[in-house]
Amino acid sequence: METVEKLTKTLRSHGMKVTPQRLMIFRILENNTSHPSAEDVYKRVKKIYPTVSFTTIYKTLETLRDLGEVRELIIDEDRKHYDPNITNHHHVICSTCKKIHDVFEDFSSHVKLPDFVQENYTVSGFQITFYGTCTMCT
Amino acid sequence: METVEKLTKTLRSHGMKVTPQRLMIFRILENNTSHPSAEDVYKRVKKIYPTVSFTTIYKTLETLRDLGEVRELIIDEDRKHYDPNITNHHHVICSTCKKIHDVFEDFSSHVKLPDFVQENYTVSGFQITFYGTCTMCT
DNA sequence: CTGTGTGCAAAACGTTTGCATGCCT
DNA sequence: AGGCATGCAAACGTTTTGCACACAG
Repeated sequence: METVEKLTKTLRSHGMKVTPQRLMIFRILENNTSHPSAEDVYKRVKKIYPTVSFTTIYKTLETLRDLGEVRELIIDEDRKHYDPNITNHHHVICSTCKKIHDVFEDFSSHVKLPDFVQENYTVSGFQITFYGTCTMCT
Repeated sequence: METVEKLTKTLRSHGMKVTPQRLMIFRILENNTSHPSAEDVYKRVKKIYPTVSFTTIYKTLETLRDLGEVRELIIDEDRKHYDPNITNHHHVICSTCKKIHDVFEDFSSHVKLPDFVQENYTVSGFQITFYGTCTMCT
């Protein structure tokens, strides 16, 4: 995700509006490596801005996703998670507590697209998910 | 997944029962590479066994998952998919039609667990998901 | 002033659960 | 006979939607 400052300009250039609710969400996401769910974001915004609605959180996250500013992670079976780090990286998820951590190793030189995939798909990228149990949960 | 025949024995040895509904579900899953959702399975069972309930489908898929006979795929944001092939392999998903295909390349020798993951997690495995658009949807 | 964003309530969706009944073993 | 499985309806948790109002530009 860009900085909040740049993001502000990006929104305006798209004819979108910069509201205090959105600013708060942007600030919460900026440099956030905790892979929050919509509810996580909601709770944190609510502390400072008690009247926010879930609707606004969902709509804003959708907007950010559509702008390519955050990546929607489909890793946890229970809920979606949001990652403001849109650079190539991967994840480990603990099967017990569902906490997600980043894996910054670059596997791209090792993970070659198989022929059949190349022939039948226009691949935009790949994601490696490591499954396991974290030390806290062991 | 084992063959329907073996699966029958496995269930019995666990004090579980082999019902016609379950048999039908097993047969639908056997050698199935289409990564069906619960609804896909439901529709197919319903054709032959019109009184089945969704509950039975869900419960049976849960049972098979708990027995390690099928793998639950968290890849499609809309629904879970089930894969009777529990050997190590990966997937491509089309962002448009959501169809999932197998990728049988073995990347295990190339995807080394990063130190930090090894230290903090007991990793059971990893899954590579390729994202893209299939030729049908282009 | 225009139109995008907000917030509420309600709906939608896939999935799970409680419970009475059915049937495998 | 006993207990696990089935099927219905209702509940669930997350996410989406319709709509009136608010406010950024």
